[in-house]
Amino acid sequence: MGEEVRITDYDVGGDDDDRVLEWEAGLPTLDDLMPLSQSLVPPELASAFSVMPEPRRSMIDVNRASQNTLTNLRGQSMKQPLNKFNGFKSFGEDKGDEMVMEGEETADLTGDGSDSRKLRRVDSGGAGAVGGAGEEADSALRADDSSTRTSKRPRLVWTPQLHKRFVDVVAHLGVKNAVPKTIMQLMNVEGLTRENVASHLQKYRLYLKRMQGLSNEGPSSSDHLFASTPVPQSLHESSGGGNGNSHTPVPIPMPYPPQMVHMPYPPPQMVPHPAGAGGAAYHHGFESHSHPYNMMMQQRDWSANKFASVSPYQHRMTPNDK
DNA sequence: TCTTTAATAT
DNA sequence: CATATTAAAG
Repeated sequence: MGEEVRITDYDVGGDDDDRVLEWEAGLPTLDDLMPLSQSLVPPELASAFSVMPEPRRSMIDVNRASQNTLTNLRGQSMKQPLNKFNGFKSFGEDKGDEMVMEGEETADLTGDGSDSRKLRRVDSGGAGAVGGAGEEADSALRADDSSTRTSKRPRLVWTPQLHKRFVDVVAHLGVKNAVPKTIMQLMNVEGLTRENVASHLQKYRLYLKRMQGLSNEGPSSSDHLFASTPVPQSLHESSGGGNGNSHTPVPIPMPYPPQMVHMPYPPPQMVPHPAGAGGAAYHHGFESHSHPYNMMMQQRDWSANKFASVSPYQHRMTPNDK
C-alpha cells in the first residue's frame, strides 16, 4: 500500500455519455478508492490460505485496464433506454474484457477451488443459453436438477456489499417508504427478488428494533453485517422530495425525474469478491469455504468495481422487472 | 448439534 | 406488505 494511481486523466463523460456522469454522482471520491495497483489480498492473508498472492499489477496494467473500461463503456452507451437505472442490465457482454483482474484468480491454488470467481447465479430459464462466451456448465447450483423449470433459486447470500446497498436504499428512501418492492427496484441488482429483499428487510428491522431498545451497548455478536451501518436516525421523511409532494405515501417514486435526489444507483454489480458477481450472490452449494474475511474485503461501497464481468444474464425481462 | 440467516407460508 | 414458521448453512 503506498502508491496512488490517478485515473482521472481520461476525459470521461466528455460529451455524450450522460450515464457516466450519473455514475460519478454515485461513485465515491478518488480518496475513497483503493488504488487499483494495490493487491486485493494481503500477502499475509494469502499465505494464510496458502494461496499465491496476486501476480503483480503495475500502473501500466491498471491504466490499460482503465482504458479498456472506458472504451467498453463508450461502446455500450449506444443505446439509451428510458429507464437509466434498469438500462445497465445490458452489461453482459464486453468484448475485449481484460480488466484489472487479469486471469489469475482462475489459478486453482489449493486444488479444491475454494475461490476464484465462479460465482454466478442460476437462472430458472436460462439453461446455459447465456452469453456463450466460454461459460462452464455449472449445474451444481441446483439443489435438485429435477427440471429446468420450477427450480428453486439457490440460497441468496447477503454479502456486505449487497447489504450496504440495501441499507443505503433504505436510508435514502426513509423507513416509511422502504418497502420490499421499492427497495428491490432501487437496488437494481440483477436476480434479486422481492422475497429476498423482504426477508432481509424483516431481519434488518428486527435489528433496528433491538438497537433502539438498547441504545448503548455494542451490537450483540451476530449483527456483524448490520453493525456499523449508518442507519437513518430513525425516520427519513420521503426523500422523494423536496418537491411539493407533501404526502406521497409510497406509490411509485420512480418516475425517475431528470435528476435523482442523490443516489442514482449506477451499475448493478458487486465487488470482485468470490461471494458476489454481477447480480446477487448465491451460495455455490459445494465447498462452502466462505471466507470469514468477507468483512475485511469489504471495500467501502462498490468502489472497487470493475465494469466488466457482470452477470451474463441480460435477457431477464419480466414485467416485474428484476 | 446449535445458532444464524434466508426462504417460504400465513 | 408484515410476521411467523420452516429450512438451510455455518
